[in-house]
Amino acid sequence: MTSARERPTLEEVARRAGVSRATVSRVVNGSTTVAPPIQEAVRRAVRELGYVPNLAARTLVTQRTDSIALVLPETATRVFSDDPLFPGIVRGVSQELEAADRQLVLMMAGSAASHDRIERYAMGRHVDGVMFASMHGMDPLPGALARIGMPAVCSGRPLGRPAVPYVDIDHVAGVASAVRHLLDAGRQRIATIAGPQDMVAGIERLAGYREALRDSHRRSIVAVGDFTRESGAIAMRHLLDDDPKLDAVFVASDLMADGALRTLREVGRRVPADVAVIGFDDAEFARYTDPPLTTVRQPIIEIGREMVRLLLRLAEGEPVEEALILPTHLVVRDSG
Amino acid sequence: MTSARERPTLEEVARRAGVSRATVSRVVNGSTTVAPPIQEAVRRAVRELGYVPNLAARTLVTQRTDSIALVLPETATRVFSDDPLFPGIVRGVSQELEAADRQLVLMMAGSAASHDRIERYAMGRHVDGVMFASMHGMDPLPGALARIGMPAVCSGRPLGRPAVPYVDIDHVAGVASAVRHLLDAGRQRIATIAGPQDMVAGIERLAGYREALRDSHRRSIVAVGDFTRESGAIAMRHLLDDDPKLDAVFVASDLMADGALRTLREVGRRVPADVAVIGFDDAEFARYTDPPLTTVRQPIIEIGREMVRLLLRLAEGEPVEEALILPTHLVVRDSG
DNA sequence: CGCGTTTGTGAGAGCGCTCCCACGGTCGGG
DNA sequence: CCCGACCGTGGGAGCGCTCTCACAAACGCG
Repeated sequence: MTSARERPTLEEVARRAGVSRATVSRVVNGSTTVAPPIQEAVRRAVRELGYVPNLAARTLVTQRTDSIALVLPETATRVFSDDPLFPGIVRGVSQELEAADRQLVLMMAGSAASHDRIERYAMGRHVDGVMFASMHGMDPLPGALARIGMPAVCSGRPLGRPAVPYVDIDHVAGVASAVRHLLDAGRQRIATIAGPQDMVAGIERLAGYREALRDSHRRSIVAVGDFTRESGAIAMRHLLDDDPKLDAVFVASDLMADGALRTLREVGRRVPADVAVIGFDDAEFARYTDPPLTTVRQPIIEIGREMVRLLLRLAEGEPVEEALILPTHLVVRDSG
Repeated sequence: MTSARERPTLEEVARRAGVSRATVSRVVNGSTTVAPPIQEAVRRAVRELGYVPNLAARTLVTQRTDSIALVLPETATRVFSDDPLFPGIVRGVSQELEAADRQLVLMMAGSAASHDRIERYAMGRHVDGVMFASMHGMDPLPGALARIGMPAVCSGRPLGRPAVPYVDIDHVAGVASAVRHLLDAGRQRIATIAGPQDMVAGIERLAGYREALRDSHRRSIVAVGDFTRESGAIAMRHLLDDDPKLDAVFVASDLMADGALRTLREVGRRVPADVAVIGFDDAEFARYTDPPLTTVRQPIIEIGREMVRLLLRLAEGEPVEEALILPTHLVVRDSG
């Protein structure tokens, strides 16, 4: 309520409450070793003065910043600018961080320059920890940070032997449920549109498809996209060229599935009558495609939240599991 | 390259370079009053030690944090979880902030509690400025911050008399271009699906529609949605009930336009043969609807960038214009 | 009733940085 | 050739906080 230009300091609160700076600090930081009447007096002074702690000063001595960085590859928002994963992760992360009273510093990793910038920033200990979302390939940054003692976690298992803890979903089981659903519906020729093979999600979902098909002694029919709608549309054409008789396709992302749907419409195949389509992600728009898309839902918000929990525990020095694998489940709509 | 647990301080760099702390500070901060050979020596010491300035210490004395908050209403990512605006704004903001070597602190404004939290955070001067994106109604926060001297800007003209500078697009002109296009194509009965009337974008686009129609002496046919796909689908039904003969509809957002397209398909109207549809935003997915959506493009990335520029100038104490209105343009595809 | 122990509070140092001011050296003008 | 102006550098204070340590007061025990 005070409109004083100058912010009050601990000193002033102390003077007003008639105690020492140390005591005010104790009250502000929730120490219980302060006598109740004094606590009350301090709290009143804080309220009256509109005191807000100076985080910079606190950070200087505690060496903690109470803020956490979330690093996103710029492609996550450029190429996939309507990718549902990005907002979902951010929301989950925000929620959990808010609960823990930490700040979120968002960093886009586009160029090599920004890569460097992030490294310097983290190395400079300007944050207490770093989260990486859906990085491509085997980025050395998470490992490098972990090595210098900066807490780091990833969403999506890092390629290579994981240098940092991560949270991911059970891609293989998710795909298996989709393929099983197709099989149960009596589909004979089940193709797949896979994601990029330099991303774990792309690799694992393809592996899951292969595995599931092998169990049913069927031939695999594969085309590879890059998780964009456009690539899904193109891949669908290739698939149709390869096997005009295919009657189902598991697509590794909803965005690509939407593209596939478009191609199918264009070439006059009915969905699901002629070809069943199942996507992956359960993006918001999946309920609104034509026909509404059957898809494997991944708990994207939860992934964000778990990343934060993992990171916070890591930062506390607690022991953490190396990986946290979240379940998926099939959302059956009309496309397959 | 050093893997020393302890980060080097200015002091150590100074010792290594054989100069004083003050001189190192000057070099690090780019002061030109240091003799070239000394500059070089300092820079070498910085490099060898892997020195990174401690931002907290710097902030403590300079009172600048070099970071900027971006506040997003949680609805922007919940209800509109595939709203193209959110990632777009974030990208634009990130790009510009990176260029200015500032950090982005992202804050979701969901509950009243978080509202309070944001206020305290900003009031505590933990950031140098605050940007608000697509806030609902007449949020008092921007004005409150401005009043206590915290630089603040909005995207989208705030309702009421604007308390802070803002960047927005020319909604009316954008809508006018859409309606004119419809008129030029010979459409007779042009309806609209408006956005929520507690958001400027909703209000202005409806006003633009009314204005454009009035000029052509046509009757307006209005239904109101809330910018979601679902509401667009429902609104389209209402419109069809109100005037079964309508042959065009201007929809205030692409998401709602997508919903409208679905309804039209369901009731058997062909687009654009029977009914032309024009959206607003030019979301990524607009190119992939069936048929591809004609829409009014708004430069969303640019809006983010301009917000940052405006805010930075405000923070420098430079005079800034009260509003920055960016142009839109019609992207003609197949739907209208 | 005096002792040690516990409990609550205050004094003071110091986190790493910037910036003001003082100081020594170099230069130009009278 | 001496003195004032000027430029580059170092010394030192202090930003607002936490935390260790010392200390005073209150307690329980023999």
